[in-house]
Amino acid sequence: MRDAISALVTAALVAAVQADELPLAEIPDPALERPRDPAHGDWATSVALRSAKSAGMNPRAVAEIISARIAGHADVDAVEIAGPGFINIRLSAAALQRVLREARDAGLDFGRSAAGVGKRVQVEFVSANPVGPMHVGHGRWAALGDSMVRVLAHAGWSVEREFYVNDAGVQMEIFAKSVAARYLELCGRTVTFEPEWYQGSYIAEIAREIHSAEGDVWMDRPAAPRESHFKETAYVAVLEHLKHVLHEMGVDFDVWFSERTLHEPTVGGGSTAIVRGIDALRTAGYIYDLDGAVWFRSTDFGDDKDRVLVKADGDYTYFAADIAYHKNKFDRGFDRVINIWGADHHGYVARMKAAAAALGHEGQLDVVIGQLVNLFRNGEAVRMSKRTGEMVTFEELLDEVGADAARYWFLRRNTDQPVDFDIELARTQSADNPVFYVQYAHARICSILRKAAGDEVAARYATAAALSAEFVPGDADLTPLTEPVELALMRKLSEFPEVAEGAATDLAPYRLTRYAEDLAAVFHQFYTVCRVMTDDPALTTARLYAVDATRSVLETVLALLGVSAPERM
RNA sequence: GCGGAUGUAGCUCAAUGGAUAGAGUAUCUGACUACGAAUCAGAAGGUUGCAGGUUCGAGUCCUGCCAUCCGCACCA
Repeated sequence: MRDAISALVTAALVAAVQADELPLAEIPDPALERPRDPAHGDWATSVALRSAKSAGMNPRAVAEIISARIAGHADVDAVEIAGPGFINIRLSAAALQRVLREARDAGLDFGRSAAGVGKRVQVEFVSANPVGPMHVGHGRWAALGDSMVRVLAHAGWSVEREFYVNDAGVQMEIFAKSVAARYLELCGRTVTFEPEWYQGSYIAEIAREIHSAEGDVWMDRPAAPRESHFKETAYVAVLEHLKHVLHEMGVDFDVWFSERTLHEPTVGGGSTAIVRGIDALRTAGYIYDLDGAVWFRSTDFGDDKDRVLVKADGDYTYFAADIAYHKNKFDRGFDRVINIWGADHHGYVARMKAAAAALGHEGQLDVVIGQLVNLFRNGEAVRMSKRTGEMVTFEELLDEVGADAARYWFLRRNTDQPVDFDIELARTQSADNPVFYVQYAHARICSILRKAAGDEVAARYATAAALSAEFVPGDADLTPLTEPVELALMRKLSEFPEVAEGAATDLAPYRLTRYAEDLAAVFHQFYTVCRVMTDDPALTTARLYAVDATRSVLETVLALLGVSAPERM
């Protein structure tokens, strides 16, 4: 619909210039926008304001000329000139009815766009260290990343979800020592716990599992093989646990990428990915040696300071591995790579982008910084779990509020805003809880459809979508839909493609939550004012059509959010 | 000290450089004898942290302050 109206304005401009009414050297872009105030119509353009100077005319006079050529078109109900020279266009009922038909015909494909067609994007998110449970911030990034993938796929991108497993490095060694210490305690030994070792109760749980499965056999073995064995056993257990919790959330990754593979030589005694990564930067001319260390000149790409890749003692930094990892990503042929990181890593963004640029992929790496999550219960800040006395884990939160509420609340805020998550509020099933407000609208619609079809008919279909596909005729006459609330409903439905597209370009799924709440609100208003089942068969059919299109769009939005669309609640 | 984010109604948050800055919530007043009241209608609520600047137009862009949060390793 946007394209149609945009073309209309452009045609008016061209005609006015050709008729010598407007002295313009070139035709400006109409740049249609949605007026903030619905009273100003469906679409507005400031093209008269922008071209007044070059035309040497009063903006309102320019607007008069353009609007005179738009008025009277079948899609246009009214054209008004407002303020300093805005042109406000109100769509006709016929135009809105046409969009309604598009929405229902498209079903779950409504709002698909071609922005990413033919292009591959990888989204890497969560990537929690496999040495313990996920915290609630990881839950937010899981919801965000998964929804972002869905939104990008809707915009035509070919998308992969990836989890980077930090299974190398010192935190794994500390993890192994911590588990081994708890194991030795179970064997009756007294162990002095080093301050840097992990204290969490999950460490003892893992040790208990190993002890009950394997007994005391490791007690008198040398520390090195014992810790090595415990590292592998415990790490696999944690990783499986992470996968399990994420699956409960509805998030399943396509690729679990092991950091270790970056440190291992290729078959036949070749180099490691890390060495190849540094070599690539060296070839490009961004590597130098200083004070016994190997440096990456990241300041060439706007970083604050150059970064060390190989320390004076010969060890590689974490950043060196990350460069190898990102080189690997681009070598896999992705046109675009998106990382979702916690806010505590934002200082890392500049050097990572510098590395991507130095590898020849400037502008192909996006880093989304997710702010943290503050937990509340009835307005009181919550930090510690009652059960364990430690930080509340994501798994505990998920168990308590369920995947739908968790995802919805995590997605509701812009990523650069911290989320205040009230556990009790997320659990309540009332209007205070927006996820239930939206789901209720969907359930209410399904109830109407069942009622209209009759119980016997409804019982023959597994879903409301299947029922309405048979029961509500696709060629229904929509001209009876002319009430203000009906027009408002159709207007809101017509906005969906722009919202979906904007969410993809700006990597901002939170906009979909706002849209979902708006659409649910307009539907409830419609429901209050307009009875669906009336004595007039033509009106009833048209309204059922509108109701079913609303159901379909709600289902689509919720699917993009990764939240279920229940037919009964 | 340097860098980043944030600052909008009592509270939680919206607002591609556009018009009288919007929702929800809390407060107050109303609406079920037919499709789900888990709903709807109405009232009230603002110097967009402060001061300049850019322009037809600034919550939005620029500069300088103030406040809050987070980073600032040859850690991972």
